[in-house]
Amino acid sequence: MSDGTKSRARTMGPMARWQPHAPERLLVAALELFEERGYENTTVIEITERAGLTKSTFFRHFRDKREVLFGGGAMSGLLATGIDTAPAGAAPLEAVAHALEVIGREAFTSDRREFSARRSAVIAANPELREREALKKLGLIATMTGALERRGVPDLTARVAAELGALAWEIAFERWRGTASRDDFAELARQALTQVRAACALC
Amino acid sequence: MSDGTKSRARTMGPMARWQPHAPERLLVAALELFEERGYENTTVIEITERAGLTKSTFFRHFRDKREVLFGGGAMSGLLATGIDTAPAGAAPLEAVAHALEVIGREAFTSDRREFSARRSAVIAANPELREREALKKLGLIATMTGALERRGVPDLTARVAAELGALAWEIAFERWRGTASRDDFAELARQALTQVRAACALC
DNA sequence: ACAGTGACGGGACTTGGTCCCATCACCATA
DNA sequence: TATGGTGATGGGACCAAGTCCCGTCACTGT
Repeated sequence: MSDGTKSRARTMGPMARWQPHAPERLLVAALELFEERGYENTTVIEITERAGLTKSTFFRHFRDKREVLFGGGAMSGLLATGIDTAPAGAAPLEAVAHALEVIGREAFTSDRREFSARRSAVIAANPELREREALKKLGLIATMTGALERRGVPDLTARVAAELGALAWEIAFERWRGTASRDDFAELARQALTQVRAACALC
Repeated sequence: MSDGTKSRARTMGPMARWQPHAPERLLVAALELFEERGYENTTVIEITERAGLTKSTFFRHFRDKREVLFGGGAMSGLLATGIDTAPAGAAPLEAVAHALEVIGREAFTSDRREFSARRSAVIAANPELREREALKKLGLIATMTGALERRGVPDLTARVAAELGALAWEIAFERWRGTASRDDFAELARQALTQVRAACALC
């Protein structure tokens, strides 16, 4: 950091005070480094150096080192609106299916497939990151449960439907990010939900 | 730590090199401090001082600060044997019910009720601890899924049954640790599982 | 022209966590 | 009785995560 021209624009135009998209640059740098040498062998300072920033800025954008991979926290809102906007007469799992379609349309678009796969691989390789992911999942289940209860679904039924929905999501996501399938997420989610419902009957 | 007599036996008998039960003493000290001033306002050194030990010893027994509340890792083994020893013809959820009974007999005995309640309250009050708990839960679900698959239950069915079993466990545990109920855990687990199964049919 | 704003730089500081080595009661064996 | 090994602990150096506070300076509106 002793180089004064560190992150100076490489263009010749009038100097912009800062390069734009700091959080995204940090995310890209972090993902690359985690892939190269692993999460625990990467320091926050190394991430910020690659992004042309500093430790202060990193922690201004992310609560902690893990959170850089979980910043896209729009999922919760999408799930809630997806359930809220489901047809009035829809059964709990149908409302969940509707939410998964919204997710597929708004978040799991095909242009983000490769990135999602890389991110998932990094997370799967590290217990700390899996831990954070598990907590996020709990939050999403709570969101779905709450949204279902607002539709008048009884407490326990809502909880079960949310849990089964989360399971279908996981299964669909596993398939979606796999290189083989070119289906879109909504289609895979519908299939997974149907299979989960069938498996439920065998319990 | 400059006091040479720090953790010297308070009895007059021949000096024992160390006070016994170091991990348990650390757990008790940690739980007390977390209750008094909260998890994040408690340092590891304060825990070790109350237990009459040092930081080195703490991290020799526990991987990190959170793990002091999650040391009793016998659950996984109990669950696995509980499912393995279920009657041969039992349906997946019946095998899970058998496992929950084993848990109730071996781990959630009534003399540990108050302690469990205190521990749960501390965990609920802190996101870091909830995060660790979420990861532990994933591990238990994986254990149950694996045990069910060894019984010949198909992949997805096992996963669903394990998930529903975990949900029933949570519900039963919430009720068990509540001050009102004097039922034993196995009974509450059976009820919860029945209710979950019923809710499942309404999805 | 000028003060306010807001994202960033930077450094001091606390704490979690790792590593390595010293200590010393206990124990087995001679 | 002597002697050497064992194993849980003490202790301190060290690194990285995360917090706090303050300075900088292009941009912006008046």
